[in-house]
Amino acid sequence: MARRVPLYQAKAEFFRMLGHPVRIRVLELLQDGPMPVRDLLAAIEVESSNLSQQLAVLRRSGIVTATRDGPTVVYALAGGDVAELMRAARRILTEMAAGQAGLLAELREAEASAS
Amino acid sequence: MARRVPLYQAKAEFFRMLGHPVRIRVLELLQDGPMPVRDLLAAIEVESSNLSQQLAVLRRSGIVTATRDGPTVVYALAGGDVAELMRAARRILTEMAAGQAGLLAELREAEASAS
DNA sequence: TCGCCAGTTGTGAAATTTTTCAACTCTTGT
DNA sequence: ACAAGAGTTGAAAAATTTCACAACTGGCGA
Repeated sequence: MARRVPLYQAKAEFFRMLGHPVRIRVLELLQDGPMPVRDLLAAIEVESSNLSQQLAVLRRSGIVTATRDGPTVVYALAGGDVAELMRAARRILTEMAAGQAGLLAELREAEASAS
Repeated sequence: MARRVPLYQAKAEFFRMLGHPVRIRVLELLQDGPMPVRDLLAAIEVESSNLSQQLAVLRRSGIVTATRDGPTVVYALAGGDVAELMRAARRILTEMAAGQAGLLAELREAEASAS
């Protein structure tokens, strides 16, 4: 039977699932509607197999679905609005950036290492 | 001047920062108002130094602030409305859990205490 | 000043995640 | 049936994160 996972842990896993640039971009692209892997690949610069790996993470978490249409695979958001989540995140992000030099420093630093 | 970090990367870092059970619990506790480390430690079962490390992650990201009051350190949400983000996450989580009976039950149960 | 209490920080090992490359599955056109 | 195109998967290396322990800082009362 299913083991009982504390809610705070489910939340943490959910956020961790979101915590990757490629996965974020996929989710944002899918907000405009379902999209074949080929188009995702064109929009996001990443190796095809790497994209597949990230798509697998999203699939496993259940936030997206994949359906095969002939030779191409089409991804779509599984359910509700990820959009609202993204908006909330952006609000907090801009708030933090506006109010605090700390984040700005952090962001600059992160940029330097990620080039 | 600093070149800007792509938004999707800032978002990914933000979500990654949220992706840890202890950090989630801290943020949820702080939604009821500022709280000294001592109380966080009492509420969350974790080694003191481990909690400190997670608090440091939150601090660095800028989502919480720490102020010293005599011998105790008090943490508070830096700004905004983390609550809304958590609500959005919970909505999606609930929706996704629709296919997984065990998790669904747990989410419904927790609904009452709104954590 | 000394000792203690509340937290934090450094360090290194353990665990997890990300990336890459090759091999593999499916489907379709010839 | 075969080859090619579209994606996925397995596996190992590389990078990151987490955790526990010890050492450390700052404030306060004796």
